[in-house]
Amino acid sequence: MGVFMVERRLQCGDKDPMDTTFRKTGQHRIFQDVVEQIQDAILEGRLEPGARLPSERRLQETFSASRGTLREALRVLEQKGLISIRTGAKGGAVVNALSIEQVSESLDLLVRYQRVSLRDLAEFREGVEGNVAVLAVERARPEDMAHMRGLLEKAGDFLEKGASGWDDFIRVDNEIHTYLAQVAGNPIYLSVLRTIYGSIHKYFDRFLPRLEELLHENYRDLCEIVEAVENGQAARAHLLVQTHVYRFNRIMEENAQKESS
Amino acid sequence: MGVFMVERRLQCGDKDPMDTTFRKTGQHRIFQDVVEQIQDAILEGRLEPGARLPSERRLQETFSASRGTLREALRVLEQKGLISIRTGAKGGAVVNALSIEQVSESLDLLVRYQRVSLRDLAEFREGVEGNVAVLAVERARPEDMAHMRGLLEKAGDFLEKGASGWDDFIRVDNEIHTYLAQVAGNPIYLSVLRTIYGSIHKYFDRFLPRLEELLHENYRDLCEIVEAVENGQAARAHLLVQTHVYRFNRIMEENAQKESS
DNA sequence: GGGCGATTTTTGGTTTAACCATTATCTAAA
DNA sequence: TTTAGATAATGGTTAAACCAAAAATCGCCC
Repeated sequence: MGVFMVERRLQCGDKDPMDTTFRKTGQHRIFQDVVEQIQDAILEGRLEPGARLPSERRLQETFSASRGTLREALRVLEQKGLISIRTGAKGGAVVNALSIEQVSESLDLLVRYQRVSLRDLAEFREGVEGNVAVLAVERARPEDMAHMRGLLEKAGDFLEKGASGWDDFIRVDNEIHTYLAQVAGNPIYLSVLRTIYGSIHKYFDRFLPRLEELLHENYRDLCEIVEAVENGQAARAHLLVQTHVYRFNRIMEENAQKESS
Repeated sequence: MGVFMVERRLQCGDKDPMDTTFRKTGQHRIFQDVVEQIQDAILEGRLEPGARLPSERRLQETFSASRGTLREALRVLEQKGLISIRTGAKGGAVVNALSIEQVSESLDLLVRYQRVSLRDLAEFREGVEGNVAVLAVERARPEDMAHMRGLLEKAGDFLEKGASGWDDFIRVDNEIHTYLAQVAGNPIYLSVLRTIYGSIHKYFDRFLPRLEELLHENYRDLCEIVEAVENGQAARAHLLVQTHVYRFNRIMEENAQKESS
């Protein structure tokens, strides 16, 4: 494979005066060099998703590094979500198709570490979803509306099943929000929103009371939102989404307080 | 240290039927077990920020794992941002005060991986900065306003120096935007905005003509924005910021088109 | 006694070589 | 044709050694 052009970009002991990023320890670590080379190859598209990296013993030769050092590099790439590793013959490291997991994991770590509060996360979500709604109004095509009406109908069905349909309803609710972001047509919003959901979802289970009344309220909101999007009412959609998300957040916050007291 | 109660939670070959999360490879890896134990200790506060972990050779005994395996675990924890590692005597792994930076890094990776367009990035920035402005209006204290006026003054000084102050002016402009996010008081917005700047900055140099007129326009915008924040005009600040960012984006886009044609 | 340079000690970084565990593939028997 | 067992490829783990960096210590000289 001609993907890695240079075996070792820095020799042991070399200085790198061009390095503008502050490297905490200041020390040169070979496995970091390997990480950078492989990461660059992936990010620049020289290694596409699905591509299989050579075996550890092969890479060992390519980079003139020991297997242990190489494995440390692979661990980092795995943790970054860039590759997956399987054992066995024909196993090895495979380049991942973009995964949102890592971002949600670090967001999740932050919340658990109490560096950001559930309230921060909720507020951020409120803002992002509001923006998404405005863009969605601008860009919704008839077929998008048809699909959304379909989702709404599905939600309505689950609603009628009462408490037993709770999880299903929440799932469809989620789909509707995510679909709005898709309609908005900006992949960053879509990614960010998925990340938020990845982090916030477990709080739903913990802090949302499984009241039927809540689902009905929610359903009415969704209907109004879809309607506003269909009618091209950007400001109204914006307000409705924000209010909708805000109400959710309030309920969660109240229950979170109850639990902690 | 009595922090780690069990040396090895799962023996080689054991199944873990309680594990509800889907583990892609299904395989049990010792270093993952070590990661989990140390991570739990950190997240549950048994290991506080600043605490120093035992040396690798000591941990080796604690977990009955080889040094190589242990180092893979430390790599993962380091990548997660939970610990920092320093060489030398009294070096070793230290528990980090977790910061929002980790999220930025993975977000950045995501943006680069998806190869989002400048237009997507710009549009996202427009939305985010608009939201930030609204929050900043709500939460600005007198001392925040004083600081912003100081920055504005600095920008004015660089403006008078004409083309030679271009880079400095852009830097201060950047500071003002970032400070707004700080005033907004939500660390997620701050982190996201910093990430955006990290990604978008290279386009500034490439696509922004170094015209003095541009700086003057920019400066007038900033003055109006600060004024709106000071007067508590949320809607106005929102609009001003969006227009300001939008204008920037238009100029860059035009120059990007010119260059590609 | 107080500085200050050389030495020692501690700790992470790297290498090597070997063995185990898992999985795909091939092969030969039923 | 199917299937059970052998084989090979590949990641996971261990062990023992050495190097490099940084703090602590020692000892010399003033």
